Amino acid sequence: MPRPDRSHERIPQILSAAAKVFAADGVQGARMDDVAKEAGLSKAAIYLYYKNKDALVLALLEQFFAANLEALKLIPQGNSATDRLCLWIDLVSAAMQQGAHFQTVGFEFLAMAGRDTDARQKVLEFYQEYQSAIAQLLVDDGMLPSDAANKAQEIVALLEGINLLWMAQSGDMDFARLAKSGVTALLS
Amino acid sequence: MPRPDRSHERIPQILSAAAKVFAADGVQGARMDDVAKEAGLSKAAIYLYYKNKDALVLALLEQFFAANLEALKLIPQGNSATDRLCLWIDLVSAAMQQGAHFQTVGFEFLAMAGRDTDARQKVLEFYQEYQSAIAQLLVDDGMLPSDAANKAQEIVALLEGINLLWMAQSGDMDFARLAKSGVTALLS
Amino acid sequence: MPRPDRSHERIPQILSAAAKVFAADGVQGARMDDVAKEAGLSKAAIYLYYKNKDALVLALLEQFFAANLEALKLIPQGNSATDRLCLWIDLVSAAMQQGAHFQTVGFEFLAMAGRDTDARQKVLEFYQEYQSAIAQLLVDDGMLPSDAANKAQEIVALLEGINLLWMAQSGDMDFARLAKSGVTALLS
Amino acid sequence: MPRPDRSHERIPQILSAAAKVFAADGVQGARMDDVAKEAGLSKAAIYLYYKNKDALVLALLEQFFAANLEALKLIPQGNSATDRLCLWIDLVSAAMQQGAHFQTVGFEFLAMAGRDTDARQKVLEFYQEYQSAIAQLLVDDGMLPSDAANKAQEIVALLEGINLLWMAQSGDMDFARLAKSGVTALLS
DNA sequence: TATGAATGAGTATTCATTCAT
DNA sequence: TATGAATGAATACTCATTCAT
Repeated sequence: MPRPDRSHERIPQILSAAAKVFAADGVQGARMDDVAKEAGLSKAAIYLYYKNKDALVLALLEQFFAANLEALKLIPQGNSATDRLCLWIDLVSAAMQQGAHFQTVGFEFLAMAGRDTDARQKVLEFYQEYQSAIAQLLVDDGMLPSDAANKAQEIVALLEGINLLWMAQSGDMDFARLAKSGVTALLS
Repeated sequence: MPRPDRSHERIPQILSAAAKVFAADGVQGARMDDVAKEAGLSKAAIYLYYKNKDALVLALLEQFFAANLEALKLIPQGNSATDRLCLWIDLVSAAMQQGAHFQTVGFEFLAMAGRDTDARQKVLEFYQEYQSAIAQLLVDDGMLPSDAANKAQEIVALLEGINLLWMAQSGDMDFARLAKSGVTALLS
Repeated sequence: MPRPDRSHERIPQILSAAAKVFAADGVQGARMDDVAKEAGLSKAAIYLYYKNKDALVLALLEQFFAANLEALKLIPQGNSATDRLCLWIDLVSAAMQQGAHFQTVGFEFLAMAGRDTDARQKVLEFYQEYQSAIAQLLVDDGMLPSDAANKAQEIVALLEGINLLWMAQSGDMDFARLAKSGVTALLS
Repeated sequence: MPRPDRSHERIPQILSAAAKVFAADGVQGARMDDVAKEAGLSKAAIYLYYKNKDALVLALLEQFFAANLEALKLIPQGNSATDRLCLWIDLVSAAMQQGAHFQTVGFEFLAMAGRDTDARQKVLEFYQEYQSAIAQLLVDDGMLPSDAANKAQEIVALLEGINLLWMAQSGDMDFARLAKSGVTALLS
């Protein structure tokens, strides 16, 4: 009498709970107990799906960056690189209004990257893909590949920095406006 | 067991040890024991100077941002705003090569800001002063105050974002070159 | 490591261990570690049932006085008040021979009452019920209620004082004889 | 250049501070730091006069019972034993109104007696002298020595028990009236 | 698959005691 | 005689992890 496989339900349930708890208490400060409670499961149930806390953290970290890379695929078509980026910024900005705590947990992972080689590796890979995507977009618009690489790095830095300021201001800031203005300036 | 040190030397001794340990293990992961060991003191001695771990963390956080604000005062004189910023970037970049772990602990504080209101307040104040200083520099160069405020925010975001990428790449990146190129573009 | 016990058996198991350890080392001197060891549990298990040491102390204190109040219900029927009290003293005296350390922990609670308002409140309530029960017994025998209240207070004081002397002499004293002789004198 | 011997000033200063702190926090809960602060001395200074905390506790315990034995010498002359005891009770009662916390620390010592053989020995000696003094008073009044011993024990128990109730009621009780009434009844 | 109960290995914090001055 | 500074040895409390059911 096989029971239905609930994994595909449980995993997002757990990861979502973990994101919330990690954002609130920090990765190291979060208790498995609280993740379980948030997920509406027993603590032991978490261990059915993740070998230990580290594995859970890693899974969330991967999901976090995977989701961010997914967002890159949403860069829309358009006339100029500037246009396309500005349209994309609007999408990202809208997404940020929701799931603000998903942003917060991102800073947890950056802090982790500062002390954990594996985490740093993941973060690095993410930024490399991020920059490649932006660079490709610039090349599409006629920029020389070597110039595009540099410019892409500036753009990524700018957007990440604005994200940082946005968080510091508890989201009380017009992310999209500043980002579009900055990107436009960088590309002018 | 002689006591060669005077009490007023203990504070920097402890803060410096804390910075190192917090950078290595994270604020929450750091053990008071390790801070003490790094400082060459007994654990109880730490408690003579800081009521508890939170107080120590807060003290370091304040010192961290105070030091960064100090750095703003080093913005040199020069012809144009761009010139002055580029000269300053060189100073900051040189400082970053040293005390790299002092940068790492900064990300700890950003993560803290994500979950702790007091920490976020401190971070916010820091960025406000940071932006004001940059804006002043732009106004000195003839920019309209309202434009300067926006542009300063872009510049701060860019520099913080580059710092972030620099950390992700373990410092293996030409911070100064990218920062100067980006700032120049933003101001062109 | 099998778990033969059910949860509802843990509470008496822990309280009994606590009584022993508190009697031996004092409430403040007792280590949770030792309570756990005495109870045959891990320290963490104690915390599953009591939030902290204070809660455990309070629970034992309440159980202690509750048990003593139970004993009052055993006051037997008889001809005169003196008779009934003497019969009861024999019961109490017999009980004291057992569980001598349960007496010792009582003095811990009295000392606590000297410094802790909550504990003092509990002790006070206990003595009030104690006196009421004795007074009722005197009224049953025809004494005026106002006289009974005073006389009851004297009787309670006498019995508590004898208990004190009994403890000072390590139990090497005829509690019942002295108590009966004293009570008889007070009521003559 | 010999400095004046301050011992005879310091000792009562320290013991008095210790009594206060022990009464407030319990013997085991009291911190040497607090005793020092209360005495207006440095912690290390306490150690000039007492080898360690145990020695300080013992010294206070001895002083406590010595003072109580001193009080026995104040039993005044009078016609009957009852008269003399009643007069003495008034003295004791008056003294209790002052230095109430000195009573509280007494319960600390009783609790100590429950767990420490040395303390119990001291307490026992005290009660024996106490009973002897009362017995002598009864013999003076014509009672047979063997009867006097028993009756003295009852009286001591009664007075100690009333003291206990008095403490439980935070001193809000007419000690003298109850004590005199009880003693009179015991001797009638 | 799911969990209540249990615990080993920590971790922050405290405090009696010491000692150079 | 007196103390500020320091510490070793505790001790209450926590939490990731396990496991019998």
